Amino acid sequence: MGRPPCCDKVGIKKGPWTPEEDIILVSYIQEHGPGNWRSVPTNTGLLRCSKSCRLRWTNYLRPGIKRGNFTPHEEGMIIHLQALLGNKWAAIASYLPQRTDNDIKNYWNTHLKKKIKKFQTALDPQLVSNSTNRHLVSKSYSDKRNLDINNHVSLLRLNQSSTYASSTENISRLLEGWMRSSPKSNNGRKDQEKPHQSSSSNSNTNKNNNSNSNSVAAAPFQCNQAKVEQENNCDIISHEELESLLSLDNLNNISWEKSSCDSTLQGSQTTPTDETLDCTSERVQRLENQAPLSLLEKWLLDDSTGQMEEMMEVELSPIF
DNA sequence: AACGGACCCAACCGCGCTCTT
DNA sequence: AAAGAGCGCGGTTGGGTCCGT
Repeated sequence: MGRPPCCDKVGIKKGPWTPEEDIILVSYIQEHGPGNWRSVPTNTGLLRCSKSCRLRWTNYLRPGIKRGNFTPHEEGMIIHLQALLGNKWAAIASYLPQRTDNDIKNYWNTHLKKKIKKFQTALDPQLVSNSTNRHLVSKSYSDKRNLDINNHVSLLRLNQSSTYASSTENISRLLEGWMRSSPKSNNGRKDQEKPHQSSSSNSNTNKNNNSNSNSVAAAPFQCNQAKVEQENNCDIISHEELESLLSLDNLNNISWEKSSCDSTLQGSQTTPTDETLDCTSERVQRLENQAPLSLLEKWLLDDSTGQMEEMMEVELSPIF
């Protein structure tokens, strides 16, 4: 309401975060917990606006987030959820607890959008010229499904809350990683950040901290400290129930994978990231057995042009 | 080796919602 | 009830990296 953007203030630094700044921010959050972002720059001496601190934390520093290397399963989920929910990245991210909305958004814009377009082109050039078709179809599908889905969203989110808890242990490891790594600025570039990535994604023993560690649908995941501490054991609803909730007729195309749900529900004592990466082909196979994949998903999973001719002969899935 | 375009993603921007005063 | 503050979300951009020529 007429107030200047906080980042316009004189002396506020912009641009890539340095490792030193990251350490300051993480140390502060480790001590005080995420939230009250307004006071973070003041209390830490960081020359960053509160918003920038929050984004840095939620999109990069927050423990338990997985970055890069989207699995075919995740791709499929994003595609389905995007068709269902539109560009509600925060909502979509709430179904992929290890992913941030920003990450998903970027992945959609840089990879999936292109893939889908390519797919549409391959299927029917005329369809592409009338690009609204897909949206109309998607929307009707979306409208039809939304009612059912919304009824279950709150339950699901309760289950996923554990993954959102931050971890002091993770933060410590993160700090260790930085301390060990060269002080040479990595400026967050992708090639250099891989060590960080693995250190954060591999350490999923979430046990502390409140709630809005993630801007992504923070509210649904909010839970208090006591609750978080119980989460390693919490099974608000069983996996079977969870899966049955998700197998609403056509929605079962969103092949919620038990193992990934498990890692979420169990407070992630395993390293789902590695598992995810290692077992991709096996998972794809399982997914195909588990639930019928949409044509597009199949194409994305196979990602081999050799399959195209074969698929061109198959009828369109209900979604597209 | 040098150049330039394409690609990718972290970070920024602006809007809108909610909560507080 | 109105105004201000704080925060979250979605869209966009800037700049580093990759890759082909």
